Amino acid sequence: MSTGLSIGQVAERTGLSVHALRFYEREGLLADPVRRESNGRRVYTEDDVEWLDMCIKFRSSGMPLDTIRKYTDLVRQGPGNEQDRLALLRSHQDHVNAQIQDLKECLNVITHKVDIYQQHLAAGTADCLWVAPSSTAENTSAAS
Amino acid sequence: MSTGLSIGQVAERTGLSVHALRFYEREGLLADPVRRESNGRRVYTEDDVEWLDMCIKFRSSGMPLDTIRKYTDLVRQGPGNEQDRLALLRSHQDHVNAQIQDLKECLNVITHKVDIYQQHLAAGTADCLWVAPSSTAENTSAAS
DNA sequence: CTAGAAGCTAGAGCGCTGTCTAGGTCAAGC
DNA sequence: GCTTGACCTAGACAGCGCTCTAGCTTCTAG
Repeated sequence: MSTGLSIGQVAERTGLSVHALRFYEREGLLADPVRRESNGRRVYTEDDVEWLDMCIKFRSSGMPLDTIRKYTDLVRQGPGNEQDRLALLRSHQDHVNAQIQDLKECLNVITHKVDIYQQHLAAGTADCLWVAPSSTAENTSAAS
Repeated sequence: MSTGLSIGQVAERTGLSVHALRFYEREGLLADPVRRESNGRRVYTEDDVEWLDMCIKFRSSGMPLDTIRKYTDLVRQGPGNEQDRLALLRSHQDHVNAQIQDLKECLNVITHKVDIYQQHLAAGTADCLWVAPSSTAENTSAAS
């Protein structure tokens, strides 16, 4: 907790590259600018790592860096804007839910295609998947 | 079915821009190159639209254009490579499943934060969300 | 006949998110 | 002293997926 971490160590823990870490800092995603040793090297705390982990979750769920920066700014400003933070979080929550729905729909389509290929391959009738060379679409649906 | 569609009509139906449609064609994502009128204008079939809809599903579930092109190539080659197509589809299926899992995990984190903000806002104790100005991380977890 | 809408090609440009390079500092170990 | 490796900054470059522009043709309506 008290040791202080080098950029390399943080890279290892978070999975971000040292490049990305410096980039994120430049982009203002780190609630406060990282402390430095006398020689200018960055010293991260465990809190920084936690914050970065959260940023990674945000990113990997599709939040643009810009929005993460906005959130960071709110937090940096301190107490008083909790409504704004909540609004931002909820809007992202909606966004993620929508993404999941979307993906599930895509998954259905894909799974349907997979099933059809499997059936036809098992039955040895794979070539029936094609109507004619001139037809561009595979006829995945029975009643096309 | 027999009418033939202009690029504008296809854009409207698929939601892709005319730019994107031409781009997709250049990139080889259209099982066969679109037919042309005598004046050089593209004429799309309903099959093309179906195929594009599938591409859109692929894309929106994170399949890179490169992979869509590979799949398209396989289909274009005709019967005989169904195993390859199936492998590609299954690999993407896995990928989508993983994405969904990932998003759900992110959603948990976000939902947790939302809940905490809501609780504290309701209780009027929002300022307790901060330990000290020097601490960068919000203490979202009770036992930090 | 003319204007406007829609289409065409080739290719430049863009937004986003990093990644990498050049050129340099600093500390430890041989 | 010298090498090695981790770190520093500023800024160029890259990959992806479009999007837009320039400059032109062609069709349709008035």
